[in-house]
Amino acid sequence: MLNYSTSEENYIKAIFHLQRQDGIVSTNELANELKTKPASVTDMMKKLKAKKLLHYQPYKGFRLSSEGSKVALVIIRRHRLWEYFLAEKLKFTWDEVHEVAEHLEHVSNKKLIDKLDEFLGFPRVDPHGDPIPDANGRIEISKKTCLTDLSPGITAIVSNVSDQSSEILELLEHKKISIGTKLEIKKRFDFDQSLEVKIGRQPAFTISQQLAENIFVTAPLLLPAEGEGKRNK
Amino acid sequence: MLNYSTSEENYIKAIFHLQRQDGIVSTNELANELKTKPASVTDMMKKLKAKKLLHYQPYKGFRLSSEGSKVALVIIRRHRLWEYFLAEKLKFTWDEVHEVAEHLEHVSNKKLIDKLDEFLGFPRVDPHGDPIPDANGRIEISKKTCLTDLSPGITAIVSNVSDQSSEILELLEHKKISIGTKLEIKKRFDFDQSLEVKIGRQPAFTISQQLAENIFVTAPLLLPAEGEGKRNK
DNA sequence: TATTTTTTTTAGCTTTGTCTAAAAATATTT
DNA sequence: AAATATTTTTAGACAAAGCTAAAAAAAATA
Repeated sequence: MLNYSTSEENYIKAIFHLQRQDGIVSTNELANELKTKPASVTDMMKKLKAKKLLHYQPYKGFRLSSEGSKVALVIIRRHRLWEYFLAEKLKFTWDEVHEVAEHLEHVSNKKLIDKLDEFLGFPRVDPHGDPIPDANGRIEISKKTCLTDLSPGITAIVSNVSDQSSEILELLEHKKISIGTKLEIKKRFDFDQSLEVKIGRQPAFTISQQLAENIFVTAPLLLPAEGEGKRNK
Repeated sequence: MLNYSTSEENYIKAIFHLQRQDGIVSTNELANELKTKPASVTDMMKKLKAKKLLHYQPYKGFRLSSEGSKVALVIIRRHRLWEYFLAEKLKFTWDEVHEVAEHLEHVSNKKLIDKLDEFLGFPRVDPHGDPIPDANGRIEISKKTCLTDLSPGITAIVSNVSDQSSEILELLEHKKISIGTKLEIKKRFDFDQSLEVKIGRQPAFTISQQLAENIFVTAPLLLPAEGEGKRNK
């Protein structure tokens, strides 16, 4: 595993994330993601292809090679471990961790990251609920479902929140929703796609379509009867 | 306080350290310290002068301006807090922390560093005994004395070790000397400048001139009688 | 003091990563 | 299918930070 520049790492990471959704990534897409220009992307793609980190044919888009994916997972591991550290140990709020981790993730020292992981107690997910790859690059692929795709009557556990702004954090805190919260979908209103949901025995409340679109849950589980079994706190 | 590149930060830090010894710093001196070429130093000096971080007249050497010193202290604060974190929390050994901190120190986010400081319990010195500047850039200037400058009969506390190699660490661990150790100088041998020293009531032992040159102590204090008072552990 | 040596600076080139503008390839419409 | 629009690549520039080789200044020595 060689050493890559901050810029190369940012490209690799961005392609990895875009791939998850699209399979193959286009020049414009990536330029947009990285807030750079298409010409710069083409230049970098040539470089990364030469380093065998991705498959790329001019005009045909690109995707990471298996080596490229490995590198991406290392960077994502660093990023998410730092996020966890910032939230858990330094008491940063949830919406602040991403930006700082963007910088810390480029300090590439395997021993540092593995010892950090150990210090943190080998956390499985970062503060947004995204899984943290282990020292071998293995990552839990949790098939997360968007709250908007759930039918009324179903109960699921919040696993992930995709937006990272302080605005969504404010709203989630107000509604007492966080990673691990058990939500029961009571009803969907066709007029505005708002959802009526319940947490445990508390009174039901409404969440907007915009909010629901950013909340992801793990596939509904067979849960112990309400109020029974182990608490999830 | 603007934002400086990794390279600029390395130059500023190096000048700060060289200044402590020499007052004014020369091109060759700095090139040597940074393992770069004199021509590169001249280029950077022009840049840093333009940014008002240092005083520089061609051919006359340079020294940091007050603004430059402030920046240097911020960088040194970052470096030493990370060193403390690595040693104390991640259990890195003493000789490993410097290299990793060289990279972490360039992540410039005031909140990160201030929260790290708080998390660590506001440590006063790093693992080598060097003082850590506080959030306002204030630093304890401890007039440290080299072991070689002490007269027999004097007892002093080890405050600092200048060499950072694993070799010196191995030797110090073997002799059970670390920051905070109370050493009594028993005798100096003129033949090889070796010193006979004692720790507490343990039998005296010898340390070489080479080792003594790298050990610094705080000015001798009025100590409570042996075995009395608070322990220094 | 004149000469030689050392130090420092200048000039010009290289690499990395970016950009703009123009050209080429691909996609979309009519 | 031809024309038009969009996307992507190429060509050429630029800034940062480094380098080498040559010139200039300062320091040391004869």
